[in-house]
Amino acid sequence: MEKNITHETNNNLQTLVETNDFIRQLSIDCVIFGFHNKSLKVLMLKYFNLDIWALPGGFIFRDENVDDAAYRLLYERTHLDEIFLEQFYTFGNKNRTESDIHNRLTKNKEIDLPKDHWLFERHISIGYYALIDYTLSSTFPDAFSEKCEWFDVHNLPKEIAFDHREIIEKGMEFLRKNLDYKIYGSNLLPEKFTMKELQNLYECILGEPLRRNNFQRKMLSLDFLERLEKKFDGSANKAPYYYKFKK
Amino acid sequence: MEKNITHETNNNLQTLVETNDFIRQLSIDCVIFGFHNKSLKVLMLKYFNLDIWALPGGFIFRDENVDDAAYRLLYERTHLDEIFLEQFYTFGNKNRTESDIHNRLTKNKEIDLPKDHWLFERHISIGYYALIDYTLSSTFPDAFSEKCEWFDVHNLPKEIAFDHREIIEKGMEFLRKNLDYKIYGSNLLPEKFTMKELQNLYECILGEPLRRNNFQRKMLSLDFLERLEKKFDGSANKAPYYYKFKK
DNA sequence: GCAAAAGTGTTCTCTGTACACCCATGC
DNA sequence: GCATGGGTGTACAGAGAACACTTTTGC
Repeated sequence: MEKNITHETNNNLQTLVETNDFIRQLSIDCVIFGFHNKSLKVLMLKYFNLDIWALPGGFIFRDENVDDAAYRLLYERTHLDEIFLEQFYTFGNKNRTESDIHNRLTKNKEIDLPKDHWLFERHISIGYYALIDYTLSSTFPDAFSEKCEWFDVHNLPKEIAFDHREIIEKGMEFLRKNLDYKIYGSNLLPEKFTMKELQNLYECILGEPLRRNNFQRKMLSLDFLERLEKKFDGSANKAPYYYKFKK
Repeated sequence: MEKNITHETNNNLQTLVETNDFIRQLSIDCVIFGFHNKSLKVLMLKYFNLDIWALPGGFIFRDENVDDAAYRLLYERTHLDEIFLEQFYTFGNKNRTESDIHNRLTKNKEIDLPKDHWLFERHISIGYYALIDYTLSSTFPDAFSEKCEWFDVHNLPKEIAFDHREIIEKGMEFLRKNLDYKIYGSNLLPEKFTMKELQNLYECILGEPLRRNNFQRKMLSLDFLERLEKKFDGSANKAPYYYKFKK
């Protein structure tokens, strides 16, 4: 998805919470998937001075397309653009953000906000998911957090903010549908990859083993792979071909 | 979907626009599908004194679950509950509600609102779709509209408010996916129906003819139909069975 | 040559499709 | 009986699953 980045989030929390440019009670949360070492990973942020992890997300400027906002937030966390990014669901339970996390956080940062500050209001969140190349990514914390980390989707941190665990779950569910089309458009794998690596990716997402030979035939029949040179890595077996996605 | 109706929209426009109980800049639009005479229909509302039609929709109370709000809005337009209702997409282009419709409308109702009234703000809208039994439905206009009417999805009114045409389109697209599961949970058909009627419904939604005999086999194999007595309507041919959905 | 892993062939099953045939109904 | 439309049988094609076999690689 190619979008226009028309805005920029202020990375200083004090300044951020003082702005009045955001749509109230509405936010975006991004499930950013990466793939590494046979495991599917999700990028999460650790809140400043708290042992709580959250999805990268943020707010929408009053004069900004929602898709553009999602794209901007992804860019701010990864500095990547031209990335596969799709909206999948909007989370609107009234108590989903009932929590003192933001309160504790701002206190940790020694920022004093009135009880009725917009940050503490109930928020409805639009969920997006992105598929990016783990090996290319640097990651950048936002104004609320002290660091970013990748987590295996089957080994998420113990304490997760708000309903973000549910959002990840629903994002996974969504990802599994129409997987071929999404993998094809995605950036989960490096430019060149072997059939084995592609199979590992599928197995991770689907959560079940696939048969090597049938998988190969299936992928080739989808007609989106281009066969490249062989990969010689010194191992004592037949060298696999590299593949890349057709343009 | 069984939900709690915890709130009520005021049906008087003057009172409605004076309330401050809604989440700002956020709305819900419902694509309510019905089925009648071999055609798939969508419920639309005609704005008061304007030749503009819109989807039934409304706003979310600050202390109301979004799903409950959608359910409430459906109930207010149809007085039906226990209805198949699902969120499908959130529409967030910044200019989607740039229009003087609300302005003209309130003028028609002789309601004077300041230019910065919340009604005129940009709105992001969460799309839901419902599948209801046309034959059971009465319909009730809301505070903005003077009447409700069903439109064939292939013959929508000429002038449609905002991006509601696009919302209907996307709702249709969504409906076509996983159709079996949705039809099963739906209320599009009356309690008892013939295989022919079910086939007509499928053909309408998919937009293509299906083979009578293969369709019958497919439906029976899905194992969600219960065969009832035969339908004798006086026509000179073999009487079809009635079916109903299994519990 | 040998083990390991990649690539290809073959068979079987199941689903979906196209065609045919039989059955009930009211006149 | 006969036209009409509903219900079922069957044969064929394609996709997917399970199996076997061949090929390539470094030691």
